[in-house]
This record gives sequence, C-alpha cells and structure tokens, in this order.
Amino acid sequence: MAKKSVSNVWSQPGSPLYIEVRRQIAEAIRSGEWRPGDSLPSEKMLCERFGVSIGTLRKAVDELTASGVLVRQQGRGTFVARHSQDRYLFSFFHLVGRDGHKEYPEVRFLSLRTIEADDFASHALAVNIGSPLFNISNLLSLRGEVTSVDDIYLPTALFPGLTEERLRTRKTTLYQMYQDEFGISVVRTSERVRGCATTRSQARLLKTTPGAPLLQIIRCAYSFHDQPVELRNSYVNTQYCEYQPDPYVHEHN
Amino acid sequence: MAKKSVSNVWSQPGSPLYIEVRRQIAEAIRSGEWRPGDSLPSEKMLCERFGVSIGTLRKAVDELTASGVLVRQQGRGTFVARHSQDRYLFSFFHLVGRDGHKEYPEVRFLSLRTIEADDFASHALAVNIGSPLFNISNLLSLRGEVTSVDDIYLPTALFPGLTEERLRTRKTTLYQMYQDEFGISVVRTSERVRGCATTRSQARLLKTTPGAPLLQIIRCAYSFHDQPVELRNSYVNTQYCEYQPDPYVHEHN
DNA sequence: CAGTGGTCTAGACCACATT
DNA sequence: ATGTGGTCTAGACCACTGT
Repeated sequence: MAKKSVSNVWSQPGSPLYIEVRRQIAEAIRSGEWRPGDSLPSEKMLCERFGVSIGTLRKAVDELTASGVLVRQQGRGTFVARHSQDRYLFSFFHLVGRDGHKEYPEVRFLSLRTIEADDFASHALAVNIGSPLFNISNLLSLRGEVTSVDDIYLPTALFPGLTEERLRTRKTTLYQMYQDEFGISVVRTSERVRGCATTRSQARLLKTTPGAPLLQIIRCAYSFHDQPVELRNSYVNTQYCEYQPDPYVHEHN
Repeated sequence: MAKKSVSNVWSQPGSPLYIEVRRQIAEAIRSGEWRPGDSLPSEKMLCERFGVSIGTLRKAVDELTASGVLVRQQGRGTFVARHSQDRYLFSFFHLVGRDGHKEYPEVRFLSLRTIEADDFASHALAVNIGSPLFNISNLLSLRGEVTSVDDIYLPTALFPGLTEERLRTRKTTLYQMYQDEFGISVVRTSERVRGCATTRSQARLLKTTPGAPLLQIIRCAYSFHDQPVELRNSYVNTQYCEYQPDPYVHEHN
C-alpha cells in the first residue's frame, strides 16, 4: 500500500514532499489566492489538489499552523491567519499590569519636533551626526494610570510628510502607521533596560516624585536588511506595571 | 485496519493517546530510567512498550523533540537532550556590559538557608504556603564590578541533599547542576522587570548608595509540563551593565 | 550489512460545529 | 445529518549510520 504514487507536486529529489506542499500553500497565500481570514479548502480537497495523503498534508499544515500562518478550528475549517493589530501590538509592547495581564495602553500625543541627531542616535539609526530626526513624545497609560513617557526618534528621510495633525488623530499603532503610510515594516526590535532616577520634568508627567526609580527602555526597531528605522526611549514607572519580555523557550537541533 | 486496539497505556477518556505516551516518556526521564545523553530504545521497541503505532509514537517524540527534551539523529537513535554549559548560560543570562557585549559573570556564593514559602513564592512555585524552600544568595560581577545580588528559591522536595559545601565548590552553572545532579531540566523561563530603590543591605553588597535606582528581575524557571522549579529575584545595579532580553524577530514564511 | 530515524500511504473512527 | 479537523493504525520504502 505504501507505493509512492506519481504526484501533482513538483518534488525536488532529496526534499520531502510535505515541504513542497507547505511551500505551495504559502505561495498560494502570498499570491492572494487565499487572503487573511479566508478558509482553505477541506483537508480532503487539499489532498487531491496536491496529490498527497492526509498524513502528508497534515504535516505541512501542522508546520504552517505552528509558525502562525494558518489557524485551525476543529469542526469549522482551516483559515489564513489574520495578523490583527492586536497581535502586532503585543509583539513589540512589553509592559504588563502588576498582575501580569496584558492590556492596551492608552496613548496621549505630547509633541512632534525636528531635531539633529546626536552621537548616540546617529549611531543607533545609522545616519550622520546632525542629520534631521523627528522627535515624537507620547504619554502612555495602563488602566488609567500614567505609566511611561516615550521619546521616539525617526530619520526624517524615511517618513516624508509626517505631521503633528496626523499623529494627534491616528487610530492605529505607530508601527501600523509606519507600514500603512510609509511602507516601512518593522521586523525586528532589540531592547536594553536600565534603572534610572526620575527627573523633575518626568515627575510632572508621570505624577511621581523626582528621584524615584524608573526603568529606561532603549529600543531600536529594524526593517528588512537590518535597516534601523526607529529609536525609542521609554521611561517607565513600574509602580503600576512591569516590563515583561517574551519568555525564553529552550530549543534544540 | 483502523480498529483501535487495546493498549498498554492508561488512556484518559478525552485525552489523546500520544499525550499519554509523551507523558510516560517524560516520566521515565524524570525518574532516571533514561538520563541526559542516553539513547532511547528504537521507535519500534517503544511502539511495543506503549502499545501504539509508529505514527502515534512519533507524534509524542516529535513534541518532546520540539520542546528540547529529546534529540533525534537519523540513523543513530533518539537521545535524552544534554544541555551544554555555554549555550545554557547565555540562553538565560540577560545582563550585558554597557557597550552591549556579552560576558561571563563571576559568581560569589553568599549563603544557603531553608525558609518557608510565603504567599508570592508559593504561588510562583506551585507549592503550599509554608512549604520548605532552599534560599540561595549569590553575588554576581561583570568585569570585576559587582552588578547584582541574586536571591534564589527552590522547593526542597525537588533538590534533595543540596548542601552549602556543594554550592561553594561548584564549577558549573546552577542550571547545569540542577540537571546533572537532580535530573531537572529547565526548558522555559519567564521574567518580569521592575524599578526599585537600593536598600541599605543591598547598598553594602553592591557598593552603591541606599536609594539609588536598581532593576529587580523576577524570573521563574520551568521544567517539563510547565512545572516551576526555581524562583529568582535579581537586584541589578545598571551602572556597569544593562538588561537585554532576546531580540524580537517577526516571523514570516 | 543490519538498524536507526524520516517520510509516506490509504484508509478508519472520533469530537466538534453548522445546518 | 453532514462536513470539518483530530487522532490513530499497520504497514512500506528511503536515507543515514555504524560494523
């Protein structure tokens, strides 16, 4: 019964069938045949389409599910994952309540200025010293408690036409805006955390006292080819929240 | 051919067979029947032992491989994972120099005591309030500068025979010791970071001043099946180092 | 060569969701 | 009742390893 039948898929010699099936499914999604939120044909149909058995088809779908491309729902079907704003947000946002629960932060826009890159910013953003940068200031709250003040630096060259009006009225996350309006996809972030003491101006914004301990989170966001696109300095009052990076899970092989 | 046969494993109604097989393999490792580095019996032998088909057995082994408990080598066999010291260390150690370079910390053992679990520790470690815990204190240095004091809590039941002498003379990382001497493999950690002010006793150890800002890192380490095995409280002076979690990388396909 | 893991088949029954 | 994904079987051949 185990005679390998001639199949519809182009199977590279030395490459497992299920890898090729996985590739073709991913390709069909990329090409727009199945769009985010769509349901795929049933597993039986897919078996016929690719000329493989249910076990092989499931192995391909298993991996696409594990990597978040597909979502299965027993009894309903298999769907192309919808990368919602929520998911995007919580990929990069690492502040949680003291009880560990993740929540939406409320963002209040403070200011947009244009400044010149200092030594540190120019190095982090790979621009020349003195290059023009947008400097955005935001105030973030969790459950009505002010938790952090964010200072964001963007090379003006990458974000032409960014205006204060646009920032004040935005309804999406910043990263969503980078992608939708400037074609910049953030694919990697790197963060470093220090302890520091509240300054007088921070104390006013964060409703705390000068000298109280704060977290300083320095984040650099990168697009494709490790191009830095955003430098962000967050000063966090951990009285009402905590910094929680993604858990580490040991991997082998 | 698909008649479900009577099997050797105790299959809970409503729980898949492969889950039970996975549990029994993990249990055999925990009990010491197979130790890190050992090879398991062949898949065919395991099928007979558990009374399941090759597909089911492989699904169980697949998951244990994915979670790092087992390592497969084609043509040679399946082995209980052995965690190398270097890799292990930097997987869990997130302090780097202010210049961003990773380095080995120097660890100085301070004390080992036995205490009773308070509310927080008992909750984190999934033991009863008042249960006995080992409490280890260590002082960590980077490049000769004292950077943090670690307070470590372990359920005594999981670490029978742990002695001060053993901790003072150890040459490996703690996690390596958990594995080699107590059969406990750490496969996941979760961390939370807060800002706090230096206490007087911390100031003495960290050679800083009371009230100066510190990072408090609360880490819980888990073994198989999300069993918590260690709770750790690190108080870090970020004058000479920074906390740097693993970078986030957006996954595509 | 024999033994191992890696892949694959062609079914089957079960649990769940929708109609 | 029908259709979906979830689990499971009892084989088979292939690729790789060590003798």
